[in-house]
Amino acid sequence: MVATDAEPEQSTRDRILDIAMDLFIEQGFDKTSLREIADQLGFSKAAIYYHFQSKDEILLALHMRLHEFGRRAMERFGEAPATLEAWAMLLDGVIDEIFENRRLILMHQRNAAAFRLHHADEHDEANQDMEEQFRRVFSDPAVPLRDRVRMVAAVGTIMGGLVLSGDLLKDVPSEELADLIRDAIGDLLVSRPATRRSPRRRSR
Amino acid sequence: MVATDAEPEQSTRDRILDIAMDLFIEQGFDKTSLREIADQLGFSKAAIYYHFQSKDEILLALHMRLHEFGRRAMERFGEAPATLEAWAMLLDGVIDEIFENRRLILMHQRNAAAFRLHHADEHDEANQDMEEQFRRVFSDPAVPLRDRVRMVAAVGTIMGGLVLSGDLLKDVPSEELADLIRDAIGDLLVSRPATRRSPRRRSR
DNA sequence: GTCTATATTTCGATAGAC
DNA sequence: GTCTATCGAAATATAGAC
Repeated sequence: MVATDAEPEQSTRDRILDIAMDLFIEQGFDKTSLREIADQLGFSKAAIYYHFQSKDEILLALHMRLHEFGRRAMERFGEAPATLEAWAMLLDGVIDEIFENRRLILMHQRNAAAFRLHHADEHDEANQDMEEQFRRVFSDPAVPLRDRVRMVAAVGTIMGGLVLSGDLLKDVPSEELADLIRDAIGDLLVSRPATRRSPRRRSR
Repeated sequence: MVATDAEPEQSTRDRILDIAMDLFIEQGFDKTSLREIADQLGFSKAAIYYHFQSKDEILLALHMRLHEFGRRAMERFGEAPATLEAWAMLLDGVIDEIFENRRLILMHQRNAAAFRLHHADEHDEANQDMEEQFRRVFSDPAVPLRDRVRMVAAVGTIMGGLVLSGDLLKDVPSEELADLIRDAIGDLLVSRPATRRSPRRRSR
């Protein structure tokens, strides 16, 4: 986010993707027409078709960006771990990169429906990306249910923080926010000391 | 969720809304045509227009369902509280109802972009619903940033749990899941005892 | 690589019969 | 309340010139 705007040469293809990402975040994929994208680029709608075969291919390219990000972030860990300690370590390691790619992830989350339809076509080798690995651990019966809930809670905490930083806390520096989130995740994943709080009430 | 299927008489209007909700969850609002909705109902597209003036009105009616749910859930608390303790109590009180309205909330979250466009037209009295109250607390500078992050984390924990229960853990009873989530939220919002963990590493 | 048409399709919405 | 038939708008995509 320290974007020096002296990017040496940004390809037209990348400019299209950047603008599309912004519009997809704000309006959603379906409500964003190619005309809008073209207008912001300063040229006509038909020109986009020189760089992409279809509107869907733009979405796919953005998905590849996330996939690539996930691949980089996960390559240090062979598999998504099944213990709370290792999970804490994993998230702690990737949270900075997650914040750096905030808008990409936000876009992906806000257009989950649109992406879902495309996943049907390409679940061939997509099972080595981050999301799929997470899914596998979350649904693994060998992992205690309590632990899985904690892992999901930690991910939900990060996602909540991302949304917060995007919509309401645009002025708060990412590092400060990331540290607070790290702290919260610690409370979720690191077992409490012997001291027990009052036993939880059973609902109903 | 103990739905005895002896619903006395479900109005056609409600049947439309139920089917629309399902389709909006799976495909998204924009990718769901009125024809699809009509097909599942067993009659033609034009018939829908007897019950709703437009497709948008269907979305609006679903939004009203959520709004009504939020109103019921929040009426015990005047305002969304700004302290962690009160926040914990609030969430603890509404989490069961949240799980009972799981699909409605999921639908709302997955089509946030579509709903956003309609909020522009009707933010007249919409500031007394749950979402708006939450937003206000999250962006209130008077509340310590750490606390706001914790509150968001707690909400993110619930949302994560909802997605989990919908996609991966359809067999796990809601009550069990809700209790585990309650527990996790407790760890997020209730201050730890004097024991301190190792000081957090400062990233970068 | 980008342009100006234009083709094609999909879908929301309406008209009017039953 | 539901039907068939059709309109009109919008948006994706293509053709072909420059």
